Amino acid sequence: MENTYNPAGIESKWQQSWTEQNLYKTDTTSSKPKFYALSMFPYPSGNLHMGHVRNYVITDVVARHKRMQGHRVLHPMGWDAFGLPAENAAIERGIHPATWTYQNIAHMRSQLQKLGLSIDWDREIATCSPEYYRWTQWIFLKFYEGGLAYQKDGMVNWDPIDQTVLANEQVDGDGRSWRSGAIVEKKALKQWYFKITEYAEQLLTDLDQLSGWPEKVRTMQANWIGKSIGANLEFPIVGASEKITVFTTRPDTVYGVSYVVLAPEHPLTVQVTTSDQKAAVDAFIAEVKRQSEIDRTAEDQPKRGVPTGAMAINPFTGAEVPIWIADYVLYEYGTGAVMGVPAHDVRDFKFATQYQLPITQVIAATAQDPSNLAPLTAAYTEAGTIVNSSQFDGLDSVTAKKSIIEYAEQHGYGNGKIQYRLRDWLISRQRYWGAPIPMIHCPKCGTVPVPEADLPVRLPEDVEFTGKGGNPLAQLESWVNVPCPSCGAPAKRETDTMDTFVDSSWYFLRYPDAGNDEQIFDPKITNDWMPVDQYVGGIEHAVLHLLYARFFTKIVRDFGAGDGGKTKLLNFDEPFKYLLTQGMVQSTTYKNPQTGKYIEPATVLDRAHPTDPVTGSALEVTFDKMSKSKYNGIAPEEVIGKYGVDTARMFILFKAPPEKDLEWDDADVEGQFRFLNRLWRLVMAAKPATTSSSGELSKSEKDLRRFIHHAIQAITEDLDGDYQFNTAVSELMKLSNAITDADCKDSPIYAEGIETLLILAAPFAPHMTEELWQLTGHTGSIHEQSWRQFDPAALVADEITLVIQVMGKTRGTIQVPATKDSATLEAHARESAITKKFTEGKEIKKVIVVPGKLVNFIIG
RNA sequence: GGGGGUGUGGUGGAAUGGUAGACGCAACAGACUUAAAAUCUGUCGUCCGUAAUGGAUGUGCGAGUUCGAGUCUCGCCACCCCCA
Repeated sequence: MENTYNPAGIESKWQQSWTEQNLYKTDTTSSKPKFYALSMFPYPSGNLHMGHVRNYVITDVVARHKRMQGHRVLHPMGWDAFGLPAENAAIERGIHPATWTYQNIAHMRSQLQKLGLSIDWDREIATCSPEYYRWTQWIFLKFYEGGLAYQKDGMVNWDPIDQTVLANEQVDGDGRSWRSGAIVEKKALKQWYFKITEYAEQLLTDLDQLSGWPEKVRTMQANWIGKSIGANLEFPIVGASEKITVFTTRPDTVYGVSYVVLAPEHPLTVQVTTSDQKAAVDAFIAEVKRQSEIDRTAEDQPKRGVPTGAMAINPFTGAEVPIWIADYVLYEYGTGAVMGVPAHDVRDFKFATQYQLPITQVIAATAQDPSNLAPLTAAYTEAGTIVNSSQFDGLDSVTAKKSIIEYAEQHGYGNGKIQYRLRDWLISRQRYWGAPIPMIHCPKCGTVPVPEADLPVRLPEDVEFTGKGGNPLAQLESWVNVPCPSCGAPAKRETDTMDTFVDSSWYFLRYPDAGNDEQIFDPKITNDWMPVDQYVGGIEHAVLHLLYARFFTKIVRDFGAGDGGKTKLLNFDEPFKYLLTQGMVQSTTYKNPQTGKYIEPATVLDRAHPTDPVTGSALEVTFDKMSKSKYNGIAPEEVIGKYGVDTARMFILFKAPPEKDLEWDDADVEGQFRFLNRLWRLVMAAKPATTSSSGELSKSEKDLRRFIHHAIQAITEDLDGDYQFNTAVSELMKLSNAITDADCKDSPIYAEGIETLLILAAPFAPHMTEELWQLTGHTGSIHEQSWRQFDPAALVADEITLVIQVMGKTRGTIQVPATKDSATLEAHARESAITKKFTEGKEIKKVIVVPGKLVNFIIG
């Protein structure tokens, strides 16, 4: 008999036993309701970190709870295994990316297995295996067939460190690469794109279906898609046949246009520039090229521009206005040209003030004579009444917007237009370790898709990684040169590989039927399990992965299943029903504010007054995301080695609500370990009941039973609703405390308490509860037990605590027999000494009774 | 500038409009021990009184709604995130 809690022995024993029993193999035969629990799969960097642990433990608790509640649960794991670090390892250490990746996978898998996760490992996938990327390529071909994959020349984001292009979503707010952190450059290149813009409207409107997603993530996606409703208006150029098309969301301000601006890159720029402005325009274009997009459009930056010397005509007024070029207009957005309305746009106002361009107000806060308007000191961007606008004067600006678009359409000045901020997704990468794009370039036939039967296009293995001279695939003649599948003439393979975000955009569709080598998946099986009932991952994917995955789901839904489109592959619109974005794991970070250097915690002697061990100056203490460069990482192995994984799981779940950042604190981990030890002793000290359960329960038994059933109710609600694991763990503690203090240790109710406590704790601390389950004489795994139901009758107390308030102020409490009858409660309250003390000599004007809770006396 | 979020003890955090601070951590006091650890018991927002089962005050600030506001409404302030 074990007398002390020894996590190490228990944990490895049960992990092995569960594997042997196939306890977590997915139930594919029963008719139970399904539940698909999914964590965002990891990149196999080589080491598990605390962020992973938090992510997978959350999903595991959900999966375990659902299983006990009688669901068949799909809880798989896999590897987002293509990507640059593998290739960098090859360059730096001469190890092949595949070898490096599979070694990391093996190591991380063994680390994951120590977390006691209820994962079905039979469904493990790795995106870098040909069995998987064959289907990534298959999807690409379907995209191509459907006109959703195409090549185009354009100005693209170039990461100078990773030596590859990036999609817009992969460049952060500071203009840096999401991966390397390098400042992204602009380059003109021919690249492959997916036409995500075709689905912009669906991606936007279907956000409404996602009531199980955090509001924040939905807002971020809506902002990213960036729908704006406005118009394209055409401004003829004086002395030329071309017109400048501007996109505007404010057609109601068209009578206030005082200039038109072209993006410096706009093809018309060169054409319209007059000879005496040519030098200035050329110089300006060269300068703008050196600026990042962020610098160009940030509102606090000065707006700069030069006139082209040409004039355009405002079709509404017939007035001639100058054509400028300016840095704040981007060729990639809208039509690459805007109309300048300084009176009603903040940036235009600044620009016009700077270059002394006229400012004409055409919207006023209230209807008034335009001659009375005071000169504007800032742009007026609100809605209002139209002035100075010919026949539209007097309209409110919202109505005017519609009227002006109608007028433009009738007179051929332009048309209403919906514009999205979302750009097409650039998916080609000039790197080796990714899924090859299955296309062949033939001098005669052009770009030809690889026939489906020839998939996968395997990555060649005999490749040299020098880190110089671009994509190593392009240099491998034996691989590049192939006969054209269409005409047989010598042709060349596409050497770009796909963005790794392509691989991860559909993996969740593969798990339900992971071993299928005939089809991407059997639609019957995938449609049965999908959508994912609970998806858990980091907020950093709010736009990136989650937007791409939604896009893929819609496209795959719209593919036929190979029978000419009769059968749809998917029968749902959205892949992830509920989304939980877990917070970061942070830990204490020491920084010397003078030198800006991070200090290793091990070298900080006095944690209360930390000082730099070298300079002796006081250190700045913060909580930051764990990272190597900040020396603040906590290795999961260390914690597990010291306390066991059950303690780590409980701590992570208890310390903070799942969506908030979690501050790692060793003392709190200790506290959690102490709780598990208390729990162990409590269960081990329990003896079989010696009294019988027949007859009336004693007060102590009733109280304990109420506590037990309250805990069942509270924990079930915490796990079924908004995932409040922290309060669920605290309920476990309360129940444990209540049992410890209970005065009926030989009663069957006490035994019920111990058993319920173990069942309720099982999803959280699976190893310890399993061990105790066996030690207390049960057979079968605790994880196959049914989740407990609470008995509403047990929650009813004989006596309740009634709060006495006078004038809304709490004055005390009394114990009264439980009743819902207001008159009885009021009578009890009136009799109490508390009430008498505070109402003495005053008239009670009104009494408010909240049955079961309180009585409030209003006195005069 | 627009949108979203957050603000509660020394600290992490709890509170269907109904006793604010559950449950932990830290701290302090005590028991046990030769001693320490572990364990157990107690105290723990602030101020006043300290005989209390006492009083006042208290959830960023200011108003409002309500019998009653951490919670709802309005206006500020600070910080964070996203978009410009």
